[in-house]
Amino acid sequence: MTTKTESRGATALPLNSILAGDSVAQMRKLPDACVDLVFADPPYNLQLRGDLHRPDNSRVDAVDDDWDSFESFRKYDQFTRAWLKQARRVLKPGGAIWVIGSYHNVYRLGAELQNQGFWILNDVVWRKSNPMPNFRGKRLTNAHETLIWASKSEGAKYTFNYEALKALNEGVQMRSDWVLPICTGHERLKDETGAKAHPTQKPESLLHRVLLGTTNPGDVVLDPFFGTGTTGAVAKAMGRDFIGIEREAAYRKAATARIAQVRPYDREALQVSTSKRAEPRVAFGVLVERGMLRPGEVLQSMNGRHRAKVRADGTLVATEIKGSIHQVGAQLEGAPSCNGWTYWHFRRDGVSLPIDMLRQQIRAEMAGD
Amino acid sequence: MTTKTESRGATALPLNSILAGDSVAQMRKLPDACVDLVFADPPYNLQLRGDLHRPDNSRVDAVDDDWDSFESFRKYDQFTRAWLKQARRVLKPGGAIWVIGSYHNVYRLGAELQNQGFWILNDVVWRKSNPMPNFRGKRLTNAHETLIWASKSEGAKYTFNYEALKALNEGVQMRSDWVLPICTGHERLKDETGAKAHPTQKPESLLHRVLLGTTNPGDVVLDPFFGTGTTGAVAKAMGRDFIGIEREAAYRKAATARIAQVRPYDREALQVSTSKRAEPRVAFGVLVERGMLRPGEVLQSMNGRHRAKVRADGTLVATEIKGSIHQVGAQLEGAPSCNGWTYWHFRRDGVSLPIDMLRQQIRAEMAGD
DNA sequence: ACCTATAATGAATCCAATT
DNA sequence: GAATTGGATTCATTATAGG
Repeated sequence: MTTKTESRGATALPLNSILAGDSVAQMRKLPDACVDLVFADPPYNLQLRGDLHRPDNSRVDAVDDDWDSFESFRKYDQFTRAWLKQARRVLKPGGAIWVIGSYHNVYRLGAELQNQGFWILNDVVWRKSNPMPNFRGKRLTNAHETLIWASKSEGAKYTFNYEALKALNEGVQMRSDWVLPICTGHERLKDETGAKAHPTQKPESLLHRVLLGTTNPGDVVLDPFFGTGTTGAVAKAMGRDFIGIEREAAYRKAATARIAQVRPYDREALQVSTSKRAEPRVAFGVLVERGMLRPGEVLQSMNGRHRAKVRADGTLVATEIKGSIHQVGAQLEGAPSCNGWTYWHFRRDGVSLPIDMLRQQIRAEMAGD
Repeated sequence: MTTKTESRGATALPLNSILAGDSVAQMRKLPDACVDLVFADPPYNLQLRGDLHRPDNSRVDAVDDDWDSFESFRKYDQFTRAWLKQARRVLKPGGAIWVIGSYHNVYRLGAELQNQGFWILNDVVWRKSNPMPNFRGKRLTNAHETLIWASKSEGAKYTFNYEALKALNEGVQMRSDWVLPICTGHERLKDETGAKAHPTQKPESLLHRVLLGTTNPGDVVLDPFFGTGTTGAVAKAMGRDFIGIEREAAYRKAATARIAQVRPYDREALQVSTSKRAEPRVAFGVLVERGMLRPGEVLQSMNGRHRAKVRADGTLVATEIKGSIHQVGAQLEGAPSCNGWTYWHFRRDGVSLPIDMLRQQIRAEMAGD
């Protein structure tokens, strides 16, 4: 793993490295507004009592590590307040945070996020396709965990690769519930004895979706509870820089070895579908200017119910109604708004096509310049 | 709708009626420990501060112009604290609460539940099969809402019809993610103008699952934010009693008319699958007393690896080990526990059968009495 | 090599009645 | 009330062993 540093004013960022020590103390050393995304998987504060056995009498390997144990909700809240405060400070104004938790801790996390001025954009449910059952039949199978995605403050900018997630979701808008398997098999890191290296390793698929949807290549991702480095591994593969913080030497060692083996994807593979909004604006009139549509040519509505004539200035006219492609479409449909680019169709060689095709043609030419 | 009242000490409960007024004020009039379940769908539009009341029931003044989110959260928390405190007071020690919310308010709700000593049993994700898309493509489709199920305190008893929910889920343990459509079509109440009568009417399927899983027929269900009465309608159909509280006269009117039309299910239809735990206990010694097994008879373990002899007092002996059918089985297997009823087998006519068959025979005789 | 049976395991706030 | 005892309870997936 090559440790890249980057100058930000007087301070160099420890990019693509794992800082040893306490999350709050290490974040304090980072400058203000230096990271694009925080991904945090803090201790869940499970409050387990006795042993639990499966019906076949085998014992469940519980998360009973010291780092997960807190005296009280009050102590847990203090801890949460402290690390979230630093996380917010190091976040760029247009940055965002993801936190993950279960019902044991996520309500504390969410409330404190809001208290500090973070603005929740979505909560996301990770629906586990293969959760551990409830062996005693006393409750529902705890089959999900919750992620909260929040911007730094209300109204702040944030990165959202809408089209990329839509493409990942087979062309349908990505929803707030994600079905993903838990981390098992080859992906699950083992220690020398063959036991799991970390009790709560997250699946890479989860981080892949988070980073694809809410960061861009070259962004800096901070994970203050790095563990065995799932965030770092996926960030490296996806051409993002990471900063990890981890207290336990054993986890740091496992993470370092793991990340060293990651081969970044090709740059080409990292090109994602970009939102139409980010693409250069094209005036309808340009289509007329360029001769793609003739003044006087008649367009048909998508549903075939309405017709309008193109005018030389790039407006449409339909009987009494005149205006932009959007205005005329909206008025004819009695709708508050209308996307004229997909609403209006023209004919070529007997085929009806949306005028958006002509816009795409212009954009392709622009990109070729 | 017939209003049934029930005496509890000096106070009669206003069963199957809708109390007009503020939730906190109306709950104050109810006695301690009088309801089995609270189902609460509190308002979460943080901007509608007109809905918010201080613990002393005074109205919170709206500050429309310079709306400060932090201040608003504080007021929402006060409101939450006040109604949850009353809800907890009126709950029986073995009762439970369900609250439902979205990311706007559910983190406040969950944290306050924990602060007041409620003990979260599960959180449940209502995964909407037909959510409203995110039209502007700026976030993920908000395709779920969250319910929290909590007992009155840590270690408290609670009702959970495990087998009934498992049956509802085609024989596999019910999970914490429930896929249900939103409330539309015939089920959606309309006002005189044809507009929806309530902005956030919940589907009856959701309440059906909640009441089936966590109440019994005859239980009292309190809904302090009754709205158009989904809780009451499903409670009536399912043979549960309800108490509704609602401030808005229009909602009360719609709910009253709706519930009047509900026909309760047959008593037979309300019988749900029960677990073995509910069946009467049978001592192993009874099998010996009744001559179903002879003292001195040898039993074999399920796996054929161990043998033990029945003694006249209903204990087993295997070489050095003596004790109950469970104790001897556990010791021989080196297991923390063992169900002797399914572990030990006896032979009749050359066939090996579990001794549990003899227990079932006795239970059948008991039922026949 | 390929198929089948058995074993292992995962962020878990996992019992209730009787003595 | 603490300690004891009866006895009820699991799903999806991967890894390993056996044939």
